[in-house]
Amino acid sequence: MYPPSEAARRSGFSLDTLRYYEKIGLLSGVGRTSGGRRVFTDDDLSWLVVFRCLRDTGMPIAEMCRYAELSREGEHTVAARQELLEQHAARVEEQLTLLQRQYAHLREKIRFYQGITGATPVP
Amino acid sequence: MYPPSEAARRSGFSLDTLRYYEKIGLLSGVGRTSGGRRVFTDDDLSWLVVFRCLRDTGMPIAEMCRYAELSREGEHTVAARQELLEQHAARVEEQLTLLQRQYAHLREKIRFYQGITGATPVP
DNA sequence: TTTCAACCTGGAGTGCGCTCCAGGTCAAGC
DNA sequence: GCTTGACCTGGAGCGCACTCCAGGTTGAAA
Repeated sequence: MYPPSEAARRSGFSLDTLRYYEKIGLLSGVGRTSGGRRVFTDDDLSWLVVFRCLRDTGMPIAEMCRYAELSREGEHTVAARQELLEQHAARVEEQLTLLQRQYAHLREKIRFYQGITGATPVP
Repeated sequence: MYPPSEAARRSGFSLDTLRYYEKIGLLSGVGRTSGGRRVFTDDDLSWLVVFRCLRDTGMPIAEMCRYAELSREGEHTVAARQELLEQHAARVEEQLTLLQRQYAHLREKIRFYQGITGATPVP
């Protein structure tokens, strides 16, 4: 049972983002106090961990919504969820490969500058 | 000497993006035919390769502009350029680490689903 | 000579993912 | 009881990086 500030701190999402995620239906069933304030459970927090993983790997929000919705529909969507994650993972793999390649280019370019700047103080 | 379509094909940027890059001053000094059409040189193309590397690694356009501007200023900005690239490379490294970690999480989650779905057809 | 696809310009529009705001409510500590 | 900071809502606004459009021009092939 955590207040919004604590959920934000633990998940790394801002308060506004948490409210936004609830508004668009990504996060649903968040409890409230009698006064109308949000109360986050450990369950909510583990959803946030999942969202963080998906977001960090570049999944669009619309697809996260679809994943969350499938989960809410129950056990019979397990295969669909797995499929969705596998397709995403494949995209992430490509992204990772590209990033590594371009990182190598970048490092190469930096080495080139070092050859100019660094003076290579005579062998 | 390449027409816009060819520059787009080779660089992977759209025609609109090439025009946009020129408009904001990222790409400068692109030649023209007497009729006003763009003519891209090998030099322009190698700039585009650099921009693709920087963009693919998440550098904001404003910073690419700064880099391009430094280059145009001449040899005395070499150290600044190197610095800029090094700082960027450091960020990319972090990004790469995060992406790898989250990718591992994702794969773990998929394995979890496989444990449910896949039935593990008895050892 | 005509055609027509590729190109030009300035400027408006788009999609994403938040982020900010005004104006109000709640509740813990003094 | 009062203060004060955390929280609430609906809705507007923002920053980025393009992308699209209208209306016009160019130039190579048939």
